[in-house]
Amino acid sequence: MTLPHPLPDDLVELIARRFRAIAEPMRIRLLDHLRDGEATVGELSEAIDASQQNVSKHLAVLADAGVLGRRKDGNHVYYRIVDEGVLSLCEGVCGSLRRQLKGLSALVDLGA
Amino acid sequence: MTLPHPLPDDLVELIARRFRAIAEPMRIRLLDHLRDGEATVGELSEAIDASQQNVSKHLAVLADAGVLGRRKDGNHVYYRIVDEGVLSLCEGVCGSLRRQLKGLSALVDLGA
DNA sequence: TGCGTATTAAACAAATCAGTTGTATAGTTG
DNA sequence: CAACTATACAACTGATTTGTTTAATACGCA
Repeated sequence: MTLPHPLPDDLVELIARRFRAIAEPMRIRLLDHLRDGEATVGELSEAIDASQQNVSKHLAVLADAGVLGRRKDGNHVYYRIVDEGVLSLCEGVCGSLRRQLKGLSALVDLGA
Repeated sequence: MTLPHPLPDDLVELIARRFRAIAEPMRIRLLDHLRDGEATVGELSEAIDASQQNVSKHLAVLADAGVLGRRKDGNHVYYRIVDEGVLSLCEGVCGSLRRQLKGLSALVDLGA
């Protein structure tokens, strides 16, 4: 209950924007890979089989949102997770999904 | 670290879908109002100054995602939060936003 | 019972708007 | 010059929100 109530309109917009930054399959896959530590655009591009330009753009979105940080080393740019909170968010979502599916399977079992 | 790694493609899609269900200003405002307890479509419609039809649709999106539950009482339908996890998600996002803004203001202070 | 009213949901269309992707190119660094 | 990354532009798609209309259900009252 650390949230203001009611939520001011501007804050509502910020929250929605942050959620939207994460609500994209390729970006979630990128975040998943970055759990192992920092990586370059090329490495990520090859890992998830997407074009260099596209990966670069998605990384920029996450960096603009403050989720990722950049580090330049020679020719390469290393991206890393700086807001560990996103991982908690994903875990929270997965937890909800699990509880939900467990409830559904319980219903199916009842019918057996 | 209760997450599988790497994330299967289907799970990635489910996660993205869940985030997208929340990533909408009006739906966040609805969730904010429902923190006070269950409410009818009409009450919510008046509270956030939106049409009955539109509110009904947004509530359906959240209910389909498993975030909200419905209870019918006579003419009215009461919606309530059944997945308390969403509130944690919003709090997590707000925490990130706070940390971020604090960092930025610190930068500004350095220049003073 | 029958009619009118209130509440909610669904169907349909429309528009809009955002967001993703591809192609080509520029900028940097070794 | 070669390798790596970012940007500009276009295009397209596709998703999503909203409005309008209508259906469905339940209540009250005669």
